[in-house]
Amino acid sequence: MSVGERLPTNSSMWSQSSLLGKDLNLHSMSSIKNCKDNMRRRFNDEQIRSLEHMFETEARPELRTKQQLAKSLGLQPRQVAIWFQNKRARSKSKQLDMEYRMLKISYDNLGSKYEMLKKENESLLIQLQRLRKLTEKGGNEEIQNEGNKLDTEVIKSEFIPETCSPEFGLPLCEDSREIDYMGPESDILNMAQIADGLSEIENECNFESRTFLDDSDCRSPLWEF
DNA sequence: TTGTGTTTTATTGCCTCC
DNA sequence: GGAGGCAATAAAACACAA
Repeated sequence: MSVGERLPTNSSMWSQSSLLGKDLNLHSMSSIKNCKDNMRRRFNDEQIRSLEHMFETEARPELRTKQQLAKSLGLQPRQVAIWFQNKRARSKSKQLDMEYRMLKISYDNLGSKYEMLKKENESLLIQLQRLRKLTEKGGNEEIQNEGNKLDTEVIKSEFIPETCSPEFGLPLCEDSREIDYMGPESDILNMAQIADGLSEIENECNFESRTFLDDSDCRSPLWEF
């Protein structure tokens, strides 16, 4: 039997149990203890459908509405009030669960984005070092050749346009293609600026991600989810 | 059939609002 | 001070694997 399928509720049980809560005051518990153990029945599909439908339009219905609904479903007003209370609790916990999932997905995405940027930064730094060495040795022709070679390497590498974002202080890749070409030396300058920027970002990211992970510490119940 | 985990209904205690 | 909301919890009903 699936969750949706319920055994039919014996409604006469409830009509017999009219002593259960004459009003909606959930705390007036006279005579409840005497019969609570043999009175509990799950609501039938029709009752659940109506309650769900009402909940969709109004999660906190007024007293009169609950009373009318109870009458039409053959339930005690108190049962309807309790059902709405429990439903709100379930709904809230579902909502929290969903929010957690969304946050986790976006955190994971951010993590992989950071790893990509980190790798890209490393490769750019290596290239920068090579170029610096070459400029120390001098030789415009050599720089020119190396510059062309590096252009090709950068294109070949795992450089993904979306990873270059202004939010990280980087020019968008398409824009960078439009920058006036100032010769190999300006290329080196640009790359140096980019690399320096990325190093700063890396330092910040290392710090932030560390503190984030430290806070969560992987022992939080949320992480065991 | 039975043990175990999950869902649903109900209770209790505390809090806030009027 | 009463009414009603919420969080925590109990307990019945149910699902399901072994």
